[in-house]
Amino acid sequence: MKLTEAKKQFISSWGAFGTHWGINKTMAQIHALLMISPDPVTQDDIMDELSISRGNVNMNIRDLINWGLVDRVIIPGERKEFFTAEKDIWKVATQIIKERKKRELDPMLKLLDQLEDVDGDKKDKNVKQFVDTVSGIRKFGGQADKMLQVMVKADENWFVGSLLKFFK
Amino acid sequence: MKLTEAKKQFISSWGAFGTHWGINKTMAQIHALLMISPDPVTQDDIMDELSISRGNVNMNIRDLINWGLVDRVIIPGERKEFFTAEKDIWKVATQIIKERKKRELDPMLKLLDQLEDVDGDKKDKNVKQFVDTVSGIRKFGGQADKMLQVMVKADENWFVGSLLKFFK
DNA sequence: ATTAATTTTCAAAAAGTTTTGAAAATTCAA
DNA sequence: TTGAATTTTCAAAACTTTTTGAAAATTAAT
Repeated sequence: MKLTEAKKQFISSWGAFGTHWGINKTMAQIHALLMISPDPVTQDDIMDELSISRGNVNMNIRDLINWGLVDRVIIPGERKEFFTAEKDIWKVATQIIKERKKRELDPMLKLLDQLEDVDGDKKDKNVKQFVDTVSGIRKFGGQADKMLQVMVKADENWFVGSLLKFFK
Repeated sequence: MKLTEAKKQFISSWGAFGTHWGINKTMAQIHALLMISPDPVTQDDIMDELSISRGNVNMNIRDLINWGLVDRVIIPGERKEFFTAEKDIWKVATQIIKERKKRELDPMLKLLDQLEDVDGDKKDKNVKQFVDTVSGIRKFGGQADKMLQVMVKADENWFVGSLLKFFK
């Protein structure tokens, strides 16, 4: 397969993959394009490659920067701004995990904490099931939270690597 | 907080949480309702509790069954069908992981495999960056894949439990 | 077999999300 | 400063997804 075709396929499926996980398709596509671009690119480059509007590029680049996945790059002598993405996939993954944990997991765990001390008689089976379910999720979430913290802190892949050898 | 209010909050935030992960809000809400319901419920119960249409309940229940998260229950002497959800959160999580792996991760890894043997000179920096990025993602995905398989196979939580004690 | 209860389907409507593009704001070179 | 290049904003349009609800299909009791 030719590079042009392979790039197209990669960008398109990274976009589709993203949408399955609640990520805007264009945002994922821009991310894909930047990850396979050896050098920093401009907003116009992205507009051309993906055939999308300037506003769309601008907003999604902003989001990618907020997610910590893309950086603005100043190239001396160039008028335009350039953009580049982290290419080490381990770093990309830990960054995404860190952000999603902060944005979604942490607030959910906080809420579950509050919901757990609902009023009412624990002998009422409705109250009992509610408390059991909520506390089960909270405990599980707390464990996941700790595990993710460990993964995110580990600079290298040795942890998962050794784990997998052990269990292969 | 009263149970009625706590239930409302739980259902509503489980729905919102779901949408952030590409899950239909109503599907997540029905799942939430079933997880906190001590006894099996009917489609009409769900319509009333969530104020949604019969069609909506029916389609989303079907999806939940396909995801392996909800079961149809026949109650002797009852005309209507009843539904119930798995309440052990560890089982719920492994089931979700299993399905998402099958639906999303596996096909993506298959595609990356193909894309990796793109034509062209590896000394061309565009080809090189493409191959490096794709193979990096493929390797990482393969590792994640193996790790998830291990988690899903473990019937009990001893694995993660002991891991966390080790790292606490 | 008939019929009433229940479930399923799916086209159309509603709701939600994303994208566009032109105007406003900003930046930088002369 | 001035003005051309570039970036940002955001209301409206396009697109996508979800929901409704009534008709069709199915089920089970008589």
